Amino acid sequence: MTDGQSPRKRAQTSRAGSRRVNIQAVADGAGVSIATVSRVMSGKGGVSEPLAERVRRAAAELGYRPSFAAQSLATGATRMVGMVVPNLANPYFYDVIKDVNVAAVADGYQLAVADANEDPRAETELSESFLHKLDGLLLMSPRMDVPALRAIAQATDHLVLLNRVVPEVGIPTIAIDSMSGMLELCGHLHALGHRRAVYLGGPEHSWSNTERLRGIRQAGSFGLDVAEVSAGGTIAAGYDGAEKAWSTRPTAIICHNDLVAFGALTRLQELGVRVPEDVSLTGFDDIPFASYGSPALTTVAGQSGVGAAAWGLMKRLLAGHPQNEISLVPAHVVVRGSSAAPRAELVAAE
Amino acid sequence: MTDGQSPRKRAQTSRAGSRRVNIQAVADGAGVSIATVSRVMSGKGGVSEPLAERVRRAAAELGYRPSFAAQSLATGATRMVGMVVPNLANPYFYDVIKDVNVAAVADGYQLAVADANEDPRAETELSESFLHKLDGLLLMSPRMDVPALRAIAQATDHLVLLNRVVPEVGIPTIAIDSMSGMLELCGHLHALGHRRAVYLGGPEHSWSNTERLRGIRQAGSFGLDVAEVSAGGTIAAGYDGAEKAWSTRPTAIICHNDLVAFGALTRLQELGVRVPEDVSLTGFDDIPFASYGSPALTTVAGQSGVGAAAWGLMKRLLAGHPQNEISLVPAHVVVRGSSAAPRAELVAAE
DNA sequence: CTGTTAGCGCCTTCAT
DNA sequence: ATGAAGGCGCTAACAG
Repeated sequence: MTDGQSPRKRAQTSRAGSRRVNIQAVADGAGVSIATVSRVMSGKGGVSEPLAERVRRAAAELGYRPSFAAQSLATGATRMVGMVVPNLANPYFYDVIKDVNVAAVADGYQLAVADANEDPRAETELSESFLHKLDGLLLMSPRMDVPALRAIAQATDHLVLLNRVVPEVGIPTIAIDSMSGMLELCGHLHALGHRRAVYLGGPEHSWSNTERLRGIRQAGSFGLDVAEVSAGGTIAAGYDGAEKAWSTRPTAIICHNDLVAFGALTRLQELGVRVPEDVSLTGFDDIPFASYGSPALTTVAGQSGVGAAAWGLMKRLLAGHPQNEISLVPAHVVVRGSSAAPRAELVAAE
Repeated sequence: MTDGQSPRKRAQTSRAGSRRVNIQAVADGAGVSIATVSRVMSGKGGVSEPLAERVRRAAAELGYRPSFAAQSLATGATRMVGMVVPNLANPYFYDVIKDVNVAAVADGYQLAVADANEDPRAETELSESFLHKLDGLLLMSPRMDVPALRAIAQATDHLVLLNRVVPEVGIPTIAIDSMSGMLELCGHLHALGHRRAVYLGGPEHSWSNTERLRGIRQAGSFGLDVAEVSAGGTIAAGYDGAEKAWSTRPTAIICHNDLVAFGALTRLQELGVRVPEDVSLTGFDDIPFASYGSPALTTVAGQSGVGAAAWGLMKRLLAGHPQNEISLVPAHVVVRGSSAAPRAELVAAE
């Protein structure tokens, strides 16, 4: 019960059912036509100041708010864009969301985000739903299959892909260059003296995992041998996979992302394995937690511009300028305490 | 560019501008009236099977999708609800969002979330915006002031408050019982032998902080002395405030939430202060990270039902049943490695 | 500068 | 069981 208000908002106040205060009510109140009210409300000018003032007053008194549905129907636009993410649980996603959000708001757009809860089907459904309700759609690291993606791409031009490159379907894309980021990370480890490492892998069919693997395999060619243990993208996955990874007696464990590294770190500590004395450990993404752990995580940070760049793409799309850009933003290693030179006897034992 | 599609979707294919495939197009295609199409699409029955089949086929062939805006305008509903959160960065919020989400989806509603980025004004704006676009609004730990809240409550009956109780305004609410949760936590510390602690406080005017403080002050009456150091709700705040908290030489540091505890833990370790040997440390919320840190965090977990309960409230509201329930869900202490009995000499020194 | 009017696409009585 | 027609609230020509 909201205060002493009438229980039903739709109650007709006087005679004819003047339920919601609509544009007509304001027009009547101000003694003008609805067109004038519309012009005033949309701030498009072309209305004399005295009239405009009268309209504003009437609108304020009546508590008028334009109907979103009616506006959308009439204009064909909502000034809202949607973003679907596989899982809000990863702080990295949030970082990007935040950036997209501020950029969008600055341009007068509102961002609505939906969480697919790691379910590719939910992801597809949410996308289609948003697609038909909002002006644009940002897809973050989607796990849906290519046909589903193609179907969506076919239904709209206002689509931007984040952190997944799908060459078969021409969608404007912005993604972290995971491959070279990983390669650089491997280079860091190699320079430290590491020769035998393990990759604690991420979600099987995700683009980012594929790319990071590519980087790792490249690293093999310059002398860093990396075994692979599949895990997943979560803290729990890292925790669960750590023991198996350690059992191969590597001098370094390269984790798919910071979450995995975090979980692995915990498990290693439980096992009495010291990081970085006994083994080096690395993450990916540089989430806020990464710089705080003990030890702080050596990881890979994407240049921070992903979110803003994604919005830039979307903005141009919304303005009617087709884009076909697929840009990879550079990533770079952030060295912290979790990586160090391997102990001499371990390297020698090889 | 999406494949070989026409660059502009609105191009008229034949003669009269038959732009978007609308209900009329389907009706024509199936040789029926739009009313019939409408009935078939909405699955309300009352249409003979042969006809229905013809309509479905026509719709599929044309790739018909009802216009969201038109449906909303005609029915006055969207089957979407919004949720605004102060900051997606806190994993605790995400936990709740996830619960609300699955419950809502199960009832055929879609959840759109918006992030206020810690800005009360943005929070108010987002809320008002959602309010006039969607069927309902969930407000999570809102920081906006009471007048703003009241204004929103006045504009709709479909409003649910999470983790903030505002007696002055009668809004259906579901909140963690922070006060007694904190009290129980203090009880745990007291039982361990602690007598002198510090509270590393959260966002100044947030309800949760106020409640947690109340719990702490209560604790004073049974012998746990707690000084207060204000910080904030983030990892960084915990990191920054830790040294000052430690400088009071407490045997325990009680943090506003797990994020703060996490940051404080890092700083303490940098200072060479061991947890829990030199000082016990506690969090609040039991976010996933809490059980993984080293040491794992002693914290307070709300009974997991907050999200589902919030949706339950909203669902009844949407069904037209006014609610005035304000329910507090119990919270309980989760003891982990970060809390232990204080060293004897410290207690004795008192 | 202001008003009139025709849609926007769909739902929903009300007849048939 | 089906169709015809009147809104839902607003925007955007088009007239004046």
